[in-house]
Amino acid sequence: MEQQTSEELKYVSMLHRKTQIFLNERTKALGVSGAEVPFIFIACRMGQLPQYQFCTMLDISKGTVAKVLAGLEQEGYITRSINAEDGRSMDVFPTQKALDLYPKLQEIGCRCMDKMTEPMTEQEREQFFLLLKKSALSISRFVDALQE
Amino acid sequence: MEQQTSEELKYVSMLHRKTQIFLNERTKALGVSGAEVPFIFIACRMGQLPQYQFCTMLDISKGTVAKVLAGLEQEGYITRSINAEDGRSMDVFPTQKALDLYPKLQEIGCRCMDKMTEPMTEQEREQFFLLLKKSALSISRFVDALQE
DNA sequence: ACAAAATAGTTTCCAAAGAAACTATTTTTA
DNA sequence: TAAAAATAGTTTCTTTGGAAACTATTTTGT
Repeated sequence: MEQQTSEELKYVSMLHRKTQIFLNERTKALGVSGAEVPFIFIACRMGQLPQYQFCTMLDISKGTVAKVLAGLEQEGYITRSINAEDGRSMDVFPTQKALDLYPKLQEIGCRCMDKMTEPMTEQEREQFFLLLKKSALSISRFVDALQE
Repeated sequence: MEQQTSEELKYVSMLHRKTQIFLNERTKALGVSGAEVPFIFIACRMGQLPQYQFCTMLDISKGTVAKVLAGLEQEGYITRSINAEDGRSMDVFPTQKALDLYPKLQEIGCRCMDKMTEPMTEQEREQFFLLLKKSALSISRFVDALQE
């Protein structure tokens, strides 16, 4: 019975899908999608940053970043302007609408993590966050290295 | 600086996306997509099972299950037949083509998990799998309970 | 026994995200 | 300094997966 099953991959997918459903359900009423939330977080926390920074901070492709930010600009959560020193680069700024929403979205994010870690002890929770980050960075570095 | 950031959600998404890229790159050469892999695993392990069991075992919607299994049938990895006792239910069987592929896909799955857990000690690895499962089941139960 | 409810699958529509090809700027280098 | 390479963004196409509406079969409750 000790075959290698890699059953854990199922839980990686499950955790992600259910988390997205949780976030979507709660943020929909506020007018944003779950996918937009991390972008609003970064815009609000940074105040001003070039668009390509979203790619590195979230480890998301520039195509996806372009699409999400175009949507957020359309909906009035951010503004963008061409950088003065580099004509290729777009600077991104949060609007007041985004800044007003920010604490509510943070609250939703925390509630999501609470539900994820509900059956854990405080120590397990700390350990889980550590290992989650470790695993994500490890597989990410490996995959990114292949594509060069 | 001790604000609640729910930054861990970023790593949940990252782990999932990079894992999918890893699997897709390796299974593409074998003729299947990363999304099909868990379905082939279950079909091969079970030998015969009703279609709705894929929904419960993978915690994936019946619409998605119907589409993936239709694709796998098309590509010759499974066969399906209406259950003798219940005319609504479809029984799913793996083909020899799937059974031949199975060990290779298992190997790829294991390599993926190896990369994920590469910087971990053996003890951390065990702990990670435990907590990953715990978190996925916890958020899943909560989300599913809401939708009733 | 038959109408209502539940169950199994399918299909359509939509959101999230990567890949690749493209444009437009900068930076390097020969 | 002009051509080549690198960088920043956009657009198009594709894959993955859920939601909801739909069909077709049981199962239940009266």
